[in-house]
Amino acid sequence: MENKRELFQVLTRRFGLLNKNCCSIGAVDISSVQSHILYEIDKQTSPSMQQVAESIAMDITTFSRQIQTLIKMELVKKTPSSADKRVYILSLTVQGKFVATTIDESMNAYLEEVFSHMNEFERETVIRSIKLLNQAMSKSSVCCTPLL
Amino acid sequence: MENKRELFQVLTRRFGLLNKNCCSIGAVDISSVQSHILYEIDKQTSPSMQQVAESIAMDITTFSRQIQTLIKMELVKKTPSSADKRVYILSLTVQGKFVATTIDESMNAYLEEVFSHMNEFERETVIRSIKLLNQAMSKSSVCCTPLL
DNA sequence: ATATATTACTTGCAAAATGCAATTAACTAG
DNA sequence: CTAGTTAATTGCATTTTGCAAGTAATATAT
Repeated sequence: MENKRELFQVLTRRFGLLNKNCCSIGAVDISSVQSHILYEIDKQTSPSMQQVAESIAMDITTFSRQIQTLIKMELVKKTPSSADKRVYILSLTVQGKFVATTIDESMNAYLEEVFSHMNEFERETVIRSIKLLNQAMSKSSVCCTPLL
Repeated sequence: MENKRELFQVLTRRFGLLNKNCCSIGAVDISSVQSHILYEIDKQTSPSMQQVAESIAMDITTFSRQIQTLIKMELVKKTPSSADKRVYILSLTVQGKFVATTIDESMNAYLEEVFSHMNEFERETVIRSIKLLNQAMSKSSVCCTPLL
C-alpha cells in the first residue's frame, strides 16, 4: 500500500506551478487565480458572478474585487441581467478570450509534451484514470461538495 | 482527442480545495501553504531553509516569514547547522509532527474514500497512472524544472 | 399590497501573503 | 587578505484575503 497523498501532492504541486508559470501573455500579466477565473467564464455560458465564484470555491467578496481588476485590464465584461437586476452576467472581452485561449493552448502544449514521454497505451490509460478519479471525487461525500 | 487541460484543471482544483479544508486540527489553524511546508519538512531529512523553499517553489523571503510564523506556533524548530553557520536546519516539533501526521491521515482517509468508489482493478490502474504522470512530468523540459 | 426576509453584489476595514531590493553574516576562491 | 558567493533576514509597497456591514432588487408571507 503506497502513500496516495504523496503521489497527489507532487502531481498537484507540479500542475499548480505550471499554472503559475504560463500566465504571462505578452504584456498582460495574469495571476494563477485570475487564470482560473478566465477559464471558468469561458467555459460556462453566461454565468453570473455567484456561479463562477462558486465553481472555483472562492469567497464572493474577493471574487468581486478580482473581477474589478480584470475589468480594468479589459479582459472581462460585466453585463446587468435583464431578468434579475441584482445579477451581473460575466463574459470575456475579445482580448480576454484571446488571453484565455493562449493560456489554454500553452497548458495543453505542455501536457502534450508530458504525454509524449509515454507510449500510446500509457497515454490512454492515464487519461482514462484521470476521468475515473474525477468521477470518484465528485461522488465523494467527504470534500469538495460545493465544487463543480 | 479530449481536452487534457480540462481534466487536470478539475482534478487539481478539487485536490487544492481538499488541502484547504482539512487543515484545521483542533485549535491549530493551518493555511494550505503552511501545510505544504510541514509536509516537506517532515519528508526531507534535516533540510535547510533553501531546500524546503525550493522544493515547494516558494520565494525564499516569503518562506522565511512563514517559518517565523510556524515557529511562533511551535510547530517548527530551526537549528543552526554546525557545518555551515549560515544555514538553519528545519525540523518539526512534537506538536508539529502531530499536526503533520493528522493532516496526512485525513488526506489519506479522504483519498481512500475516493478510491472506494472504484473496483480493485480501477484503483490499481489509477495509482499506476499517477505514478506514470509524475515520472513523465519530471522528464519534461517545459516546466517545473526547479521542482522536486 | 405591504411588510419581511432573501439574494446578488459591493465596500470598509484589518490581517495575511507576496516579492523585489537591500542588508547581515558566513563561507569560498584567487 | 580581499573579493565574490551564498543563506537567511528585514524593509517596504503591493496584492490578496475574508468577515462584517451595506445597498439594491427580488421573493415570500401576512
